[in-house]
Amino acid sequence: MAVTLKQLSEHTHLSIPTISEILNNKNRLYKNETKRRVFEAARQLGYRPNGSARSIKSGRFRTIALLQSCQGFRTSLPSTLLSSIEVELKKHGLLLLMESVADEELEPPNSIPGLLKTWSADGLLINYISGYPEPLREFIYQQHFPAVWINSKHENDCVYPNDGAGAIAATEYLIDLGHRRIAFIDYNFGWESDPVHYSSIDRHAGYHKAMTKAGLTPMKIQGEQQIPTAERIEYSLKWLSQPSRPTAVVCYAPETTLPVYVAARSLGLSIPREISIMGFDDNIIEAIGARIDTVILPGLEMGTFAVEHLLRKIQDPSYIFSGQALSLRLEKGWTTAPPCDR
Amino acid sequence: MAVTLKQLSEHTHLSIPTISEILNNKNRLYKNETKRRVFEAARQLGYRPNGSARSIKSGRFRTIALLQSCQGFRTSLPSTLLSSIEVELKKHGLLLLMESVADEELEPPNSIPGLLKTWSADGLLINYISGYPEPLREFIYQQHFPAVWINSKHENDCVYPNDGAGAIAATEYLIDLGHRRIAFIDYNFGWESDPVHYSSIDRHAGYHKAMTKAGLTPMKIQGEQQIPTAERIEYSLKWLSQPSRPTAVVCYAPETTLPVYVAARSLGLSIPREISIMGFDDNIIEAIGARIDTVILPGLEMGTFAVEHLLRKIQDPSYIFSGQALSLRLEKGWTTAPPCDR
DNA sequence: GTGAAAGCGCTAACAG
DNA sequence: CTGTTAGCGCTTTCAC
Repeated sequence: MAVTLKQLSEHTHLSIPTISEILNNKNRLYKNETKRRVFEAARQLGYRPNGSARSIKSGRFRTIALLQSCQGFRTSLPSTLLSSIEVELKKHGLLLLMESVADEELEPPNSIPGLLKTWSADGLLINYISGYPEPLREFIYQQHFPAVWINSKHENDCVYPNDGAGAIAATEYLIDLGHRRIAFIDYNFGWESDPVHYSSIDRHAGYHKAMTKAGLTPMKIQGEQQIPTAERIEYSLKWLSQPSRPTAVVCYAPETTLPVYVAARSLGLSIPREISIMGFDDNIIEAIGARIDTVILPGLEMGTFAVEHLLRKIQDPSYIFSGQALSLRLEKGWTTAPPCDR
Repeated sequence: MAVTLKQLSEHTHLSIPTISEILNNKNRLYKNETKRRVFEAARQLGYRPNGSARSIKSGRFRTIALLQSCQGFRTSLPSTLLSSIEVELKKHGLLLLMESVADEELEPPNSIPGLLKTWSADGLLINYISGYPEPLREFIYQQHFPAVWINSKHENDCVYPNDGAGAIAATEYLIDLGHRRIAFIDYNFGWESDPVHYSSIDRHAGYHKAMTKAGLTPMKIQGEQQIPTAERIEYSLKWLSQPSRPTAVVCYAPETTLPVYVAARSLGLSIPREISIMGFDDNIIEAIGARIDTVILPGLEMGTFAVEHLLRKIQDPSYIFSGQALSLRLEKGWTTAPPCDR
C-alpha cells in the first residue's frame, strides 16, 4: 500500500541506497539525469519516507509527548501554551504526541501512562496544574527519561507562573492609582475535593504583601466553602452594596472576575469610576464585551521555555535546571482608574 | 541508553525471540522459571519496547494525527472534542499526534503539513472550522490517505454540528414558552476578512425557519460590520431599552450572549421574567455566574464519530461515508421562562 | 557515479 | 521448551 524505497528502486532500476541518498540530498556525485529520474519517480508514486524506519536507525523518535490529566481541575491547556509548544517543536522538526490520563492510570501497579509503556517519544512535557502524580515522577527518575514539568512547582526541571509577583504588581498598580480599600476576591477558595492550588495561595499572598508594605489593610472576600457558580452574582451583590465596599478589587480567576463585573453593573455602579476591577487569566478577558484589566499568565513563555530546556535534557540527559518562575504581564483594559472619592 | 531486547538477552542468557514472546504473552510453552527470569530482568532494567521497531514490522504506526490551523478563526478545539478523540483512541491503543499549520504551509508548492511529509500516522483528523485547505484535500485523495474532516461540510467523510436543527429547536422552545417577539442576535456577523461561517448562516436560517413556520416575524439584530467587542454592551443597551424590545433572544455565540446578558442586567431587566436569553456554545455558559440556557455543540459526539469512522477507513481504505450532521442538545439554565406580559 | 552489505529493534516462521 | 533465520524500511559504510 505505502510506497517504499524498494518500489522506487524497481520503478527506476536504481539501487535503494542510491535513491535514499539522492532524496536526502546527500550531495554525492550522481548524474543529473539520475537525480531527475529519482525525484520524478518519487513525485509520481507519492513517496513519503517511513518515519518509524528512520527512527529505528537514528535512535530518535523526532517526537515529544505532552502528558495531561483527564480531570478538569488538574488540566489547563490555554491556546498560548499549546501553540508555543508546537511552534518551538516545529523549529526543530519535532512532532507532538498528546495523552490525557485518569488519576487511576498512574497508580501502582501500572503507574505508567500508555504513552510511556512503549518507547515512542524523545522527551516528555508534564502539564499538571494540581496534584501531580508521584509514581510517575519516580518512574521518570529511574528511567532517566528527559522530562519537564509545566505549571507545577518542583525543585528542578519545571516552569510555572510567578503568581505571587503578578499579584504584587496588580495590587501595587491599584495602590499607585490612589486606591486604599482594595479587596482580594476568590470564590473558588475552599474546594474540599482537592488541596487549594498554589496559585490561589500565591496570588493572595502577593496581594497581602503589597497591601501590608503600603501600610494598607488587606481585605479578603471568599466563602467558607467554594461558592457555587450559581450564587456568585448574588454573593457579589451583597458586599458591593455596602457603603464600605472596596474601591478596587483583585479577582483570583475569571470565574470570580466575571460575576463581580456583572454584579457591579447590575447595581448601576460605574466601572471604573466607582469600582476598579482586575483579574487573572490566560488572555485579557473580553468575551463579555468589555476589556477587563488582566494579569496574564505566561502561557507562551512557559511553552517556549519548557521545550527549549527539554531539548537540552534530551541532548544531555544529565542536564538539570532549577525550577523557573516566569513573570505575568499586566494588560490594561478599561476597568481600572483612580478612585472617584480620591 | 535505552534498554533493548538485546540487553535483556545478554542479561538473561536467553535468545531474543524467547524474550520477545514471553513479554508479549504469546503463550508458548516456556518454563515458569524462564518466564520469571525474563519478567524480572525486564522490570529490573526498565525495559520498554521500541515503538518504531514495532511499527516497522506491523506496518501500522498506532498513531492518529490531528491537524488544525494556527489561525484562531479556523480553529476550535473544545475540551469535549479533544477528550472524546483521546478516549476513543485509547480504547484502541492508539496515540494522538497533533499539528497546527499556518495557511501558507498548505499552499503549493509544499501543500503538505510536516506531519505528512514523513509517513508517521495511520490516519488523519482534520479540524477546520472555516476555510479548509483545498490542496491538502487533493493530496489526501491522491494518496488514498484515510482522513476524516471535523467541523466542515463536504460530501463525504466529514462530521459537523447540525446548527440549523439546533437553532430550530431553540427557537421553537421559546415559541412554545409563549414568546412572540424573538430576535436572533449575531455581533460577529459581517467579518470582512473571512467568508461568513456556515454556522452563522445555518443558525440564523434555522431560527428564521422556525419563526416563519409559527407565523411570527423574524427579527435579526446585527451590525453592518462585525461589532467590535468593545461596543457590544453599548450596542445591546440601545435595542434593549426600546419598548418594542424582544421578549426573548437567540444569540449566535458566547461573544454575543455575554454582552447581551450584561446589558440586560445593567438595565435592571429581570432575567428571565422580562427577557429570555439563549445562546450557543461548547458547554453551558456559566463562568459568568449564571447558567445561561445553551444549545450545546456535539463536541463529544463528533470526536467519537470521527475516530470510529476513521478507524474503519484505515481498515478498509475504500470505505467512504456520507457527511454526517450531528444534533445539538438544548441544556436548560435559568435564563428562559414564559414572557411576563403573556 | 553506483551498488552491495550490514544493521537499527523487533516479531513471525520454522527447526530442533 | 528454546534458538536460528529472515525480514520490515531505511541509512551508512565501503567496495567497485
